[in-house]
Amino acid sequence: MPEPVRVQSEPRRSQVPGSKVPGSQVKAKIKKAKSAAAERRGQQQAAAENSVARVVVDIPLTHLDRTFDYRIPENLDEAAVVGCRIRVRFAGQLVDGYILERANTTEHQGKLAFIERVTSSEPVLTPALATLCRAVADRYGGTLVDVLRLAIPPRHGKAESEPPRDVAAAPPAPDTSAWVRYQNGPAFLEALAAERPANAVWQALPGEDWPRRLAEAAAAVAATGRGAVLVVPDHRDLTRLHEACVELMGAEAVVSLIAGLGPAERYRRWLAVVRGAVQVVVGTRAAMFAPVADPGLFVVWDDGDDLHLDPHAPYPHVRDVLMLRAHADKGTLLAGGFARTAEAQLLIESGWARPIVGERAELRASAPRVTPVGEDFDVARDEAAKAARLPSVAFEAARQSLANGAPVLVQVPRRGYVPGLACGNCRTPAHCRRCAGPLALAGGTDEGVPRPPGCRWCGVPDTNFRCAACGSVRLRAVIVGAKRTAEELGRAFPGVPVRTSGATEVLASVPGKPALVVCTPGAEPVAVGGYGAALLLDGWALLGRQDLRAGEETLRRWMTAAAMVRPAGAGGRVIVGAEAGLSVVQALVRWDPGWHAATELAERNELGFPPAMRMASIEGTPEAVAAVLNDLALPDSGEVLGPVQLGEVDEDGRSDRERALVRVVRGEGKALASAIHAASARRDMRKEPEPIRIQLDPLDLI
DNA sequence: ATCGTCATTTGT
DNA sequence: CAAATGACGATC
Repeated sequence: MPEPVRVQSEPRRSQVPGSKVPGSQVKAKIKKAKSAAAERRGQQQAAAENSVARVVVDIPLTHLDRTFDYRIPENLDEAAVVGCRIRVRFAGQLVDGYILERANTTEHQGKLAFIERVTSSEPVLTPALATLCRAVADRYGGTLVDVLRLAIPPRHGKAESEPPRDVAAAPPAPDTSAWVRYQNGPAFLEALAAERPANAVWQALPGEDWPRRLAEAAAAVAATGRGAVLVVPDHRDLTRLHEACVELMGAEAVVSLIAGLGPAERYRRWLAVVRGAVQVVVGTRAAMFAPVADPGLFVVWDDGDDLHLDPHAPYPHVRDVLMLRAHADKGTLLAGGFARTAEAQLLIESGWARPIVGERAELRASAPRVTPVGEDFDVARDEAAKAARLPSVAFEAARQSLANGAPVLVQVPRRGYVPGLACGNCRTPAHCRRCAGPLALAGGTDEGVPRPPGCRWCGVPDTNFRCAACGSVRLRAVIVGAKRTAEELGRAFPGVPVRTSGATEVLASVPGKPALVVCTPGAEPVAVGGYGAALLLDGWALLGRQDLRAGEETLRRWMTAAAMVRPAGAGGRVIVGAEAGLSVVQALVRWDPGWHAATELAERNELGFPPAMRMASIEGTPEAVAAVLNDLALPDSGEVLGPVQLGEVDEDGRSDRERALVRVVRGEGKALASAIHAASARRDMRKEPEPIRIQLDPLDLI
């Protein structure tokens, strides 16, 4: 509906006639055209009813993080529905926006501008989604439009005009009897079926078909007519979960949302959800916002996986967003996994969630036998095994598994983890002169001087290394990755096929035949019939990381791998390369992630670390960080740690990036979030050019 | 980006 | 002293 452009004679305000300056004539012309456009708008008629639109404008400035009222013209009355995408003139420029609500009155003192056009009448920002996104923004001290960008995929016109997909009928109630293996399991399923909130933290038993269990929970909710949102860390997990859900509920009832679908398909599936055509959404991270109608269940699987933290501002975490949703929609949160995070432990200890753990007898029947191997192990006598530095118990366990016709899982740390050292000349691995342990870079500095390499076993630093083989004094870093381990193991088990699964190529599954499956943590393929043994090598590389979560993360990776091994009764064995005295190792041996999480949480309480306290990191140039810290109105318990230098430090001891941490007691988390919002608003208003990154509840702390 | 507001500079 | 210019802040 293009309006005819009428250029009329218009009342001119004091325009000096016959100005001699050449430029002013051009200026006058522009002014004339602009005001003609303004007049055209001025002639528009407002819609008869609810002509005021509360609009979210898509401008990422914190001090503009509120709605602005616009007038809906008569000709857009029908198109301008609540939740639709629009274009408005905001401070002179055309910007995208959403209609949050329509009303008859406005608080705004001045004149309201008209909405320029309706991009599409599809109501994508439903009231429930708007409330959720506002709550997420508030929780993280971020802006609504930042969260909307994560929650609503880009529009694709063609997908919108396609005929809507059929609404699937509610599936029948599933058989949930497999949940009797768990304490609180049947009660949890009953609560779902009765539409009672029953937040829970679930520790899956080893070997558990967890996609099937989650599908059962979703189906139990779907049978009541309510919806479910299930979020897993990665693509492989999603494939398994989607299959299980389709099997139980049919393909029409389930939609899988995943990054990397392409804009059309992504928007098509998301539209099916917002239009209420599907009850169950499975997906990765971004699916945490899926606007399912009347949701009754929110699931996060393996909440310790760092993929659950969105890397875009305001950096929301799947577990926390789903907690907000469960609370707002009177639904249930289920946080499941083989291990347990300190955050999940806090949910239990605070009474917010109940634990669902395996019955003792079930655990005994399903867990593999776990054997720790410390550093003073017996190297296998076999010559090839000796070359691979394989402990004799590990060699034995692997041999037995292969003899039973089952594959062996070998977990090795990812490339780029703690590097070992080798001779810079002949590449012979560098060993400690005292105990022959591996030398490694210690990391960090002592009063500005980088620490010398040290022994990973006895800790003695080696300031003047000399290669035992060639006499060179040069050192180089090496990483014994999956590939090298695979080669060495292949020689130790001649004739056995070796498969690798890691960064470059991740296998989804391997057949239940003798094979060595070498993989990095998180890339373990599912084995048909389970693995006969798992060798968790180089535990020190996982445990030795400078990270608050190193222990928790190590246990999570070990348990996820060990859960794929056959029960001890069927000969399943796990050999873990770490000292038996470590609490992480104890937790694996006893298969007690709850105990470890409780220990971990108690320790963090003592040290004042998350989740006992809430923290925020502020990262940027030293000046910018100092300015924010100075401006930040911290609550009473507020405390600043640092700032510390990041990246390269020059010879004057300066770095161009710094990071400070602030922490408050949990109860003042809201105050911290609003202080961050206020400080960001002042920064944006001042148009500070230096970029800064403020993150609430960051994962990496040390 | 662009508008209004306010203070400062410029032109009689 | 009024008009012109510039800096600034809000932005419906």
